Amino acid sequence: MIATDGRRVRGEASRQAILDAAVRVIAAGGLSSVTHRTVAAEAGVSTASTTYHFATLDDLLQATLSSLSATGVARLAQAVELSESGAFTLADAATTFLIEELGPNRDAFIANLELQFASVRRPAWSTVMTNTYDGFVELIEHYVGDEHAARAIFSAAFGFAVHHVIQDSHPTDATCRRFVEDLVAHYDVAKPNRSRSRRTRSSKR
Amino acid sequence: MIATDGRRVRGEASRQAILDAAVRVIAAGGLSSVTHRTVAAEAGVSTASTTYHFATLDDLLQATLSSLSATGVARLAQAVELSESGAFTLADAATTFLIEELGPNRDAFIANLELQFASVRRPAWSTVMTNTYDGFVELIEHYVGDEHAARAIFSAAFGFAVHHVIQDSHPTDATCRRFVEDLVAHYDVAKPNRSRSRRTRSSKR
DNA sequence: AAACTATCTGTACGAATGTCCAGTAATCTA
DNA sequence: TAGATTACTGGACATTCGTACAGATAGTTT
Repeated sequence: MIATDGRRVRGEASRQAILDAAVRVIAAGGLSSVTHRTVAAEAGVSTASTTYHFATLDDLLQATLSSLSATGVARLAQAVELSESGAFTLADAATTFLIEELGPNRDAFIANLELQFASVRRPAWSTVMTNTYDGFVELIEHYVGDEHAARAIFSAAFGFAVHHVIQDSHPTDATCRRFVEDLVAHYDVAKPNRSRSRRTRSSKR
Repeated sequence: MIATDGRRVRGEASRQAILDAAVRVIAAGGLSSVTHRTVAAEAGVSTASTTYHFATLDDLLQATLSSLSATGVARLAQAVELSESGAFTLADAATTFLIEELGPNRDAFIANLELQFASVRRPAWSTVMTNTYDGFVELIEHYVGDEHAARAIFSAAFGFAVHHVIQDSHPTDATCRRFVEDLVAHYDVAKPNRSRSRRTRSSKR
């Protein structure tokens, strides 16, 4: 059994510890402060350990991006589940998400953004990006029923978060809620079909 | 006269050449590829020349951010002038701006975004950020007449642009226009007062 | 127990980096 | 013309970086 090999499970644990440490390093000092040595020190492992688990520094960063995206999708799935149980509007989901990203989860959000920007120049990373993005859009589409509107809502909310990060602004919960409600109210009214039909996702931009 | 000193004007010219080269370097390889040597090579000057004009690398980056912000504000002022002559709606201005930023000006826009992100960890740069941001919001406010709506519109349009950059997506002009028109139509309807009253800018978030 | 394998580490090396400094050349001032 | 000022340059130095590699350690298999 591979899964119960004591060496492998410990190896996987330290691998994850390195990734978590990378997030902390990015959040603290930016992408440029990520080196094998800084991450190893933060994770409490030897320098060579990082090169063992991740052959090159780019591999380490890509794995960090994947890890962050995975947790993001997990939180997304949780939100979906809550919505399925009813009594949970799009505004609720988006508001709580924004409050989290700009509050307790802000450090990880910033690290995520820096990695996403780095992916602009690394085509190999693009698959991770589009997957998580499609996940978010599909959730919103589940509420709104229109792909175009879903994309617009996501862009706007994303811009709200990015903008407040860049401006080092910490909006209140009420500010977040007001922004989301204004935004959603518009597209909610404009939605052509509220029922969840089998969507034919267009591949055009 | 200081202004007509031949040495100084040439010095200022090469200083600007270095800043322009820095933008090109960032656009080509990202912030991490900015070194005294790469910028000097791109600008066609000696390595020591960059350290002469900018004592430290951080100074060079900050000056680059200021330079990019200045040109952005200049284009903003131009748009305002066009609007004053009438027959130029907010949707027109925002659409052309987005098309430019995501098209011919995309490289500089990406460089600008990377620098803006870098400012998150550099408090000394924040003044540049808030100044340009306030400029944009004031322009939108000129059309919409409501500060809150202006902020929301800016956030949404900004998110649209950032998102397409991260996704390496090149939206068509029609896509940009449709997004802007949907966005503006909402807040345009909701505007409480179209006339340009003397605004009392609130300092709250 | 013995052979094997996966994880981990100390150490090292060439390359690249930020920054300094002693000069040189061009221009201005008096 | 003589001196002062400004822009610019080649070269150097200490530091940090990515990465490789031989060996040590510990868990698994036979």
